[in-house]
Amino acid sequence: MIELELKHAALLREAQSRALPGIDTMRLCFQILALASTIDRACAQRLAPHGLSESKFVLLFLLRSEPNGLPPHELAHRAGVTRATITGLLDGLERDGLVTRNPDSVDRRKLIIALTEAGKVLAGDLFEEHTRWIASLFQDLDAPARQTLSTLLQRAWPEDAA
Amino acid sequence: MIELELKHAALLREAQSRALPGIDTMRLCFQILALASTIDRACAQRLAPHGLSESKFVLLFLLRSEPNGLPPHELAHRAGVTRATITGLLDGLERDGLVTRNPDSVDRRKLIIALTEAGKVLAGDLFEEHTRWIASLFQDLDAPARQTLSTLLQRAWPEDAA
DNA sequence: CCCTTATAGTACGGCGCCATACTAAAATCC
DNA sequence: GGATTTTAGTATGGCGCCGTACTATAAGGG
Repeated sequence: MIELELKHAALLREAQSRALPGIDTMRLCFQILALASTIDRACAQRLAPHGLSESKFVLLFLLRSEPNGLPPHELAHRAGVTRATITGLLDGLERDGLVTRNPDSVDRRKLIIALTEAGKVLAGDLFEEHTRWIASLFQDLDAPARQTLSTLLQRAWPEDAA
Repeated sequence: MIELELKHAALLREAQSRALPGIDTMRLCFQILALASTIDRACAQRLAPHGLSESKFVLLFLLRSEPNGLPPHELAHRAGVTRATITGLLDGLERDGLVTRNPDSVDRRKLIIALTEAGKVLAGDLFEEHTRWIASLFQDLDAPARQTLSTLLQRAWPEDAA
């Protein structure tokens, strides 16, 4: 059971006291935000004991299935962050001995990022564990309920809202 | 229509190729995360022209209905961040002339944060606009669909997942 | 072949967030 | 009433993220 965050509850109260329209869509929005940030927090908490953030875990995962490694800009694209952010994440992963930066033999602008042995082990262990955990979320919902929820989420976002 | 983030799509593909159980709950989880971060990004984008982050907006809003102001620790509690974070946000808001830090007349440890005139104007304008925007999200869903979605979200979170 | 443009990685500065640790002041407890 | 504990605000340092700007290299156009 997800509680709305205090700030959102306050916003909702104020809107309600002014009898503004769309109170229930606001509540819905805040419910989704609260659920997502609960998931994010739980995820971060699970990864912290391994010295990883969610982003670092994603990098390990992305590299896990690439024996030849990947250049930073490709990691940035696949992870959904900028190249500048990747630099910092790699600094940490390299410091912790999980990845190596190697020069590319043909394009001297590029680096090839690859997992170290320690990185491979950690990535392998965590993938299993993490996947099981994610799959365990929403286990209270049966298949039809999940299907309904998924469909509603698909329909939820208006095209022009961004 | 919300697309899964690349990183989540990759995770999903990998889980699928291994025929791991719970693929659809994973997809559901990633759908919610994608939707929430889309909302967060859109929100940030709407507030940026006013020189505000989402957190700063919340502070202005919280102070808007408190003519006597609030101390920082109370803002921290209501906004859902630590006192240390509030210090930084107030630094920015004070620099931009939106709030003032005043000493508390009875408890000399405390400060009283209050909106300036400019802060009141901005908070008033933005509250209307922002509320309308949030209420406009999910307008593609009719009332019964919103009700169903809300109920499913309520049921979604297992108690022991954190 | 040079000149321009695009790409790759990074440095730098800024924001938001936290944990930790510090100082001042209040509250509590003998 | 003096010592201890709690509370308030902040400083510091770290992480993750971004935009911007820089250097080196590659690719393309005349």
